[in-house]
Amino acid sequence: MVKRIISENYVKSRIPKGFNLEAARMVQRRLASMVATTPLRQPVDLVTGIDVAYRGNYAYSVAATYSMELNHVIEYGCYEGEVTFPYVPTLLSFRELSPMIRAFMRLKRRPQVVLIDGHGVAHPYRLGIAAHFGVVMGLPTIGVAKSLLYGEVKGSLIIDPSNGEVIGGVVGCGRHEVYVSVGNMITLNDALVLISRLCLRDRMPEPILYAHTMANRVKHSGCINALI
DNA sequence: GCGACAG
DNA sequence: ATCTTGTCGC
Repeated sequence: MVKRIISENYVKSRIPKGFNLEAARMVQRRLASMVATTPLRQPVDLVTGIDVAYRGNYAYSVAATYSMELNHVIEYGCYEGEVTFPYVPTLLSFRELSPMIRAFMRLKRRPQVVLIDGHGVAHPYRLGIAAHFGVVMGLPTIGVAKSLLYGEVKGSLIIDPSNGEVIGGVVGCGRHEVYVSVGNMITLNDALVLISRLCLRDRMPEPILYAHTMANRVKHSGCINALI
């Protein structure tokens, strides 16, 4: 239904002076080749959602670990710091990956799956931030986005217009819909089922919803005050 | 030819 | 994403 092709000229006009876009694309292609679409190898209880909020040149990221058995968050991880790269479509991970990893690393417990606010392989170079995070951390990840960046929606699937491959799916989340794609170490079907189960409220699955709320709280009160 | 474009 | 008042609804 929707078809999109990213303009590389637009990307070039937005990247910082001196940034080697060709090298970045090579890195994305290489990491994309390391994405695994293998089934999960353990039952899922702990699911961490990560989101980032901004104010000026500062980023506030939160990792919220949700227990599917207990139906609530068991732990938060937080990070706040200056951002070093602008928002450029297709290069989101160069801006948000570091803040996300720093918040995630503050968690004491390790989840079975990580949910990222953004796309997984539904990306022109097959390396959206969820896939980037998954490959770098060596963990199962799923990309959950509120709008489409790349691909063509046919029914409830997202198709790569360049080769016809299935790169993601659409899941109803309350009144809205979210675009789901594999990040790493999970199958698309498992990803779609899991996200559906976690869409208890509107807009986003629970773990990301909590991360989003807390990221905004951190933006106003700081890491220490917000998480106590 | 211009514009599209995750957060 | 963020900048922002009032306003609608539970």
